[in-house]
Amino acid sequence: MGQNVAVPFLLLIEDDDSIRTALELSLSRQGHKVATAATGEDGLKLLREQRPDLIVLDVMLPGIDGFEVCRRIRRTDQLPIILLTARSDDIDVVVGLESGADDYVVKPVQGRVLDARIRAVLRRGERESTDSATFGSLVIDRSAMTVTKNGEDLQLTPTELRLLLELSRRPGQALSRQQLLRLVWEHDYLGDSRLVDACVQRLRAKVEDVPSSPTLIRTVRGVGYRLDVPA
Amino acid sequence: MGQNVAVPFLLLIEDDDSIRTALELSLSRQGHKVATAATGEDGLKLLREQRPDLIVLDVMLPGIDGFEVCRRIRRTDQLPIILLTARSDDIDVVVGLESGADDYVVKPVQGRVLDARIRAVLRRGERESTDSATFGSLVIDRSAMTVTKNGEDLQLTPTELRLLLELSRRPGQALSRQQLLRLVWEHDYLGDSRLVDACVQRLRAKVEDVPSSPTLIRTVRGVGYRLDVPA
DNA sequence: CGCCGACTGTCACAGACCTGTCACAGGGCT
DNA sequence: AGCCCTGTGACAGGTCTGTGACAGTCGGCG
Repeated sequence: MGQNVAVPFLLLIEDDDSIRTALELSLSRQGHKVATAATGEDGLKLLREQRPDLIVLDVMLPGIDGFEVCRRIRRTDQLPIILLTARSDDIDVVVGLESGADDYVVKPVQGRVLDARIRAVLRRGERESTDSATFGSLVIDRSAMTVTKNGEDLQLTPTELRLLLELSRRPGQALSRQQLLRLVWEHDYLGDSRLVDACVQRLRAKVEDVPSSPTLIRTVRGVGYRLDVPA
Repeated sequence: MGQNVAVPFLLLIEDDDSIRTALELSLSRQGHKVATAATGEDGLKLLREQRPDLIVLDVMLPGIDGFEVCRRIRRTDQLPIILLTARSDDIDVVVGLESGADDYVVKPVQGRVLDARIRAVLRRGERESTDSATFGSLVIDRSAMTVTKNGEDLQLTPTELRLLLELSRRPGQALSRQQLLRLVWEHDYLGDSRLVDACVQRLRAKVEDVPSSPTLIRTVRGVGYRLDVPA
């Protein structure tokens, strides 16, 4: 998947000609290499041929829509995806992140803002690829799939580990129960259940110094949970 | 932040030849790339073709005036706009900001001053793109779903947070109780209730330095409330 | 093949916290 | 002054989360 070079190589999938051209121009000027596609099908083909570093993906596409494209990419690929979504519907935001996107940007968007988001996502990717992340006394080794606290190995169950990994992919970002269900369990839940809470609970018991007053996995009332980076 | 971002690309729309040439020269020397247009029509055309990062726009233009250009741009685009206005007329200022401009500068202006304003606006844009907004000592992080005052975490309840988020999405704009009810509570009330007031009051208690004389969440008599950006 | 242990999802429940409502007081506007 | 609007405190009902128990499932191992 793309090289680790200075110039990011992007794939832009957007059906509206004027927006696509405009963004392509703007992003090129910001120093990116850009390939474009007007449909989801073309986009997926280009993806396989060109191996971009990142995909910018419109949600409203003729044929297979952005969410579906997103899911298909995620079945085989790990590369970062930024969704473009129309203003009004905040619901899309949630669905977007649930479908596996790394970030979303609301249209209309100025090239500079999009550029900033792209760089943020790529930076995050680089941090992750260093294979280990540290949160206070907690160290997550992604390649060894181990978690240590104060140097001691923690015995996490598979689900607990997946949950912690997903949280740690987005440090400091609040994730709703819905999002976590999609990311960790791949369910399409509608009703709520205590499932996420229970698992968070078990994870806290192993991860936190004082499970009853957690400092790493914080509760975000009315939303869900968030993994904090201690100052 | 990412200082390796490309050179800002500006579009200057100004009918007076001498001023236009002077500013173009000065801005180029400050390290910007500049395109120029002498009329609103030309400016809009250039905008579509070249996708600048920011527009500097004279208010007094032959044909369609600056305000109108501003509004037209805003219908399709989010990019930052700085207005150039001849008089220090406060009315112009208000109209200008209402028409969607991000800043205004009074002529005659020195290139150095304009440059500073341009950089400030661009910085603001990048900061917003990181999903955090600042109002005085208050910082709202939309992705972490946290609010801090003077660096300290505030414990907002879900409803208070939603209310603050909606207000902060429209800084400086008065929102009626009806609007807030729809945005935050999602019901369609007809009769009035003290519901919004009560929540605003609780929010003020946590957010304001002196809750009894609020400086951030201002009351708009007979209408509703407004979140102000301190000067 | 069957036993066993570990892991996982579900449930019920208690308690903390939040929320909408009301009544009333005080202040601004005409 | 009088009216209308907003600020404020109390309160009861409701919502959300934490927690422990329990049963089903799965895989390993004898």
